[in-house]
Amino acid sequence: MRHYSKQPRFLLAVDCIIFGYDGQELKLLVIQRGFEPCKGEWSLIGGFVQLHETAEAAAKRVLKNLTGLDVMYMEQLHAFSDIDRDTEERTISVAYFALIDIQKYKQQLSEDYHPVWFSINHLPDLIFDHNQMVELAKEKLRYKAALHPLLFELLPAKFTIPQLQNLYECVYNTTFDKGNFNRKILSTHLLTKLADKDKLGSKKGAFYYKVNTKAYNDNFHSFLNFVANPHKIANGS
Amino acid sequence: MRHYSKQPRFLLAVDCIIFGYDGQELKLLVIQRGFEPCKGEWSLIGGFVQLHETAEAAAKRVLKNLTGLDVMYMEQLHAFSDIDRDTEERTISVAYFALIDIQKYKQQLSEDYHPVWFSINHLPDLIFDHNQMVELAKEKLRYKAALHPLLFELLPAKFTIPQLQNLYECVYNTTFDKGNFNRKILSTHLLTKLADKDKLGSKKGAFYYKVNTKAYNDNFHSFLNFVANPHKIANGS
DNA sequence: CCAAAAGTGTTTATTTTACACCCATGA
DNA sequence: TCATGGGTGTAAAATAAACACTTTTGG
Repeated sequence: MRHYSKQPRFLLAVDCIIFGYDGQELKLLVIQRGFEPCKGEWSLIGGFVQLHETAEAAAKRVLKNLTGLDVMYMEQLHAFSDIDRDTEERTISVAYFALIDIQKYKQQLSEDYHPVWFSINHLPDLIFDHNQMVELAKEKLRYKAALHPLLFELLPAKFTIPQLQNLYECVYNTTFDKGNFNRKILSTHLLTKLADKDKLGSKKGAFYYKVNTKAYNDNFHSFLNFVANPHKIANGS
Repeated sequence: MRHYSKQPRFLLAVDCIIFGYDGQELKLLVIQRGFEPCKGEWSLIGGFVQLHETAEAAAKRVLKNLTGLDVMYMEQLHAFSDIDRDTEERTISVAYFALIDIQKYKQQLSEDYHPVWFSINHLPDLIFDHNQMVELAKEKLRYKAALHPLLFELLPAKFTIPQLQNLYECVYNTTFDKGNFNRKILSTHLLTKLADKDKLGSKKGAFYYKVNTKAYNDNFHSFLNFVANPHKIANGS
């Protein structure tokens, strides 16, 4: 068994796969990389882990710098350690995926990074293994959102059921019956109906709802099965 | 934006959460640590990542050294990066969880490590954050096995449905109706019935089955929903 | 009034659950 | 022959899916 002192040391980075939803499409936030190698190319938001912080703290720091926002949904995706994944020096990257309310974010635009939202269906080529990270994140988003009430995180505090349905339809690239969707969502008792309506989407108007935070926290980890067979749908098989 | 050269470097380790099943109980493989710090204390199998290998390759190398086996189910669990998780020096650990056929393994015992199988319900205290890793791995095992035909990996090549049921009952700490369990498993068409019976478990004897490898590989990623509500069962809530 | 989207009702199909019952056999 | 676990049958309950229909309102 080898000693600590004889072991190699590695650069440790974090990269963030940041999803947003503009009411029409699922989007991904990317930047033009500001330093060599690959300066100017499209890249996920990332940064190096410092001595005094965990990888998670580093990811939060990076996100905070970018968006000015603290609260958001974030979870670890995967650690990537391919030998040549970074062309400059061997670097291990822990990828995190985050869901943010695109509206809230808009006012807090960071001047340092010049981030851009791309439609998930028309992404530019990204540096290193970032394409692979995004693919894995998309898969995980579909997987988890089929089982847990995750996608609320992408919407503003007030939203309508048809808006939520449209979001689910974007994520799974399919359509749902509105009647059944309605009942399924409301049967979770995770939403509280508000008094006012959104009149932009239709003449009749659709009632706003907000997340019932207590029920949401209590029930997040129970399986909800929003979507019949997300993998089949996602893979088109 | 900081330069590569000014970034800190970290030790990178892997740790393996190895599950087995002896026909009675779910088990975890641990060793007595062979070097300082915490020499002699109970620990997961682990090792340092080398310059020429990915984290996954390091985990496979460690498992191969220990068990002599190549083929087994392994997947990345989580990267652990708490600042004080290793008492000697800051170390990031990528944890992997593995499922192995305890029978196959028995013949290949490594002399170097003196590994011991502990019942998952009577684990000793482990070093560092290894207890936390095991908890997360148990959670993930329950989560995945509820949706994917994962637990076959813990059984020998030939097994009976009642044996499989007992394994599921161990993992979820509950009981299932044998009739319904039978139908549910067979409805997946993932198993091929063999001609011979196991007569040890009962007088009548139960037919052996083997995994239909093609169907297994084709269907692993489709959702199967073996267990009604695994989280509720697992949490007892 | 009417088109268009929100939302409700209702019927049918499918899946899950509970449990009764038959089967094979070693002691 | 009978106790024991393996395996099948079946009816009831719960869930999901399909789709008709009613509501509201801006143009």
